[in-house]
Amino acid sequence: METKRKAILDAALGLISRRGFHAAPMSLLAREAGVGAGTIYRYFKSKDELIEELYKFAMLDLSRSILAAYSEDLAPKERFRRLWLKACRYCIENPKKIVFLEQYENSPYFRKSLEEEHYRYFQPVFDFFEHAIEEDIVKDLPMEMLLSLSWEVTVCLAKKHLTGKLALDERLTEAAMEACWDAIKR
Amino acid sequence: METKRKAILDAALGLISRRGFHAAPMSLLAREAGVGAGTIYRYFKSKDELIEELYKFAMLDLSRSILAAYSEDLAPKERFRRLWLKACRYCIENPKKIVFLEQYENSPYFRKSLEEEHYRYFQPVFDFFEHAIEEDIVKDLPMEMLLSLSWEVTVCLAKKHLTGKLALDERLTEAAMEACWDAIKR
Amino acid sequence: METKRKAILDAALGLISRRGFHAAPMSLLAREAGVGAGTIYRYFKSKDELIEELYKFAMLDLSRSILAAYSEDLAPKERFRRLWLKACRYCIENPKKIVFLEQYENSPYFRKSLEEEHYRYFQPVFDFFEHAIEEDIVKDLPMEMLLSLSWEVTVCLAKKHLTGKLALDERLTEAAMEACWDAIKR
Amino acid sequence: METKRKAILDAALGLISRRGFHAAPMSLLAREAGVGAGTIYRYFKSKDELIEELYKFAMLDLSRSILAAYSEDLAPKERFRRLWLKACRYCIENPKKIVFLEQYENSPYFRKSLEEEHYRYFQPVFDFFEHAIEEDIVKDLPMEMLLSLSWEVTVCLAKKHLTGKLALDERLTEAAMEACWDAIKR
DNA sequence: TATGAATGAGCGTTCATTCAT
DNA sequence: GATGAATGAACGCTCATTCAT
Repeated sequence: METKRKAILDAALGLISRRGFHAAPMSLLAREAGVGAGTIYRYFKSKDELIEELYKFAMLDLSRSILAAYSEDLAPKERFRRLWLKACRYCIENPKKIVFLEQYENSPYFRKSLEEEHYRYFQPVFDFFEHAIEEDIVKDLPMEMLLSLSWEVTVCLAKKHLTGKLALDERLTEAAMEACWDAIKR
Repeated sequence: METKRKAILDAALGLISRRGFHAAPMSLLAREAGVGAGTIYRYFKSKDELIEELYKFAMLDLSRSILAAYSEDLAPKERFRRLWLKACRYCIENPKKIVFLEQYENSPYFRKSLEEEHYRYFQPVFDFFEHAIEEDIVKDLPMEMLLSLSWEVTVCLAKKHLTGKLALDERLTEAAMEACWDAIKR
Repeated sequence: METKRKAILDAALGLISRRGFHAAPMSLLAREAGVGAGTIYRYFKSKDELIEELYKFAMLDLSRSILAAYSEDLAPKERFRRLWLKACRYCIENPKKIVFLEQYENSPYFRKSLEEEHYRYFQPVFDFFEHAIEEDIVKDLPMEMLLSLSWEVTVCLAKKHLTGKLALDERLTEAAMEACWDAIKR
Repeated sequence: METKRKAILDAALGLISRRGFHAAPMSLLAREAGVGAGTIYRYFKSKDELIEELYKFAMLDLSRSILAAYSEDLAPKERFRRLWLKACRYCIENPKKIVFLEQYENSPYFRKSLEEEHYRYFQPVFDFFEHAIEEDIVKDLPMEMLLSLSWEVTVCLAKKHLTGKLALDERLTEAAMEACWDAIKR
């Protein structure tokens, strides 16, 4: 049954985001997941693989949430607005996943190849930027730079919201989105 | 002698940025620093404290470099420009420190209180934003948001430059700075 | 059904002789035998008992092969010759069993009492030595010593043949038998 | 200091010969050696390496003891006699080493290459057999076969003596040596 | 003051065995 | 009867920290 695999991933997500990789031993993970220590190894070859699977799972969930109900029929600005707001809301509503992803990407577990592999999930976002550049709506800057100016700002803001450094109400969220748009728009 | 303390901090910076916290045992650190394992404990109470000291050291170095030769006499845009470019150059020229800082801030070693304590190093930057808001030159947004829209973008871009995802030449750096200015300017 | 029991014993023999006790986990044994892990425990109380049964099985098979077609009607020397050559051929044709037996007898699984119990399978061999001593054909030495001088030499030679340290062709095999006979004959 | 390394090797020899590889965990070994668990790893990279070192140590000790005071000036038969008796005495006086060697050579730890490497310790024995063959004193049989007919018989007999299956007094030991000589002599 | 050998708690992982299906 | 998922004790090994020198 896959419920156990799910329970392990869930417990790992909670544990790692709460205490960090350092303080997330397999024995504790087993206890929190409600399984025996050995059981984890029926579903994952090693701790490394478990964490990699968690990364894949989180990335897939993130991309799906952001792109759900995404439509190419709207005006460019509105498309950007909706993507940005969804991303922002996702970060705020899924703090454990975001904390995990940030930890992971700055840890020795991180394999660049894996990141690239998961880029394709976000293809519609890349397409948006490319078309918008062609139509002279967005500045002609490298894709990675546009992403930093919009997506990574979202993550930073959401993290600050979650730690209480910033109170992202609706008005402020909208203002942040506008600022990002100002950054990239022609 | 303080040369030993410095040697330990330097070795720790190199080791951790290269291999991550996980793979930076005290014994190896001692060898790379050219001291005995026990000697480290004459200068630092524990590994945690050593890392905390390294954080303080890196933060101080970062703030000093960015604010060196900073003058309040220039026009606001030009002040922003110089701060931004200095920050960007610092990141690129001090990859070990930046990698360490990012790792640290996403690790269980991180204590929020410590971050706040070091904020004061950057007081002139805060002052700049505050005055620019008052003078209607910069959007009236929370300080933390303005920081995300400018400083954190710098770090992201520099990291991408260092991993080869983005080639930050002079023209592109200037363009990135302009985009950040567009994001925050009124 | 006894076919399952046989399948388990066969798989155990192959696995242990190939990889040693250390690297012969029950889970792998179950897979190689084509049965479920729990099934093994219907036929054997524990791993120890399984290995003990394997020992009994190998010893019985060994004695039967050596004593097949053994006749007391031949001259003493010829009786010795045939026993010795059969033993030698058995070792070479059943390397897995011999490797297992040697491993077993030098392992913590080995119980001396079990060995003694199986000695009776070889009663005709003991009888041969006893009569030959009485008839002044063979030296009056303890039975165990005569066994070492003949049987254990066979095993050593066969093992060396199997590992390539010695090429036992027909001529050499005969010469070895003669040497053993020289050792024990009066 | 090398006293700790020696203590570990001694404890390992005792433990393994008494209980077998299976039942010789590093934790128990540490306790018996009177050191901390981690200390073992200052002297040996792994359990495997420790066991390999023990093998080297035992082989060296064995060869030295057998060849001590060995002289090429005596008559061939007498040289054989002295080597054989020394070997036999060594086995009986060093049961732990012999039990360990036998276990090791029938275990997955055993590396053939290592055995060959240690063959050179016994060069004088090989030389003896070679010259004796040339001088028509010993049968012209492969070296490995002559070794089986003499050395391995010694080990078997000594093991039987130690387990009580055989009481090797002086007269019987001499008789066994004579039997081995009969086996190989022309 | 400086050392590094020694420590042992705690880690990731394996595997003989059990038991619900 | 047969299964194989689940278990958890026990393993080999690491490493932050101590302390005799």
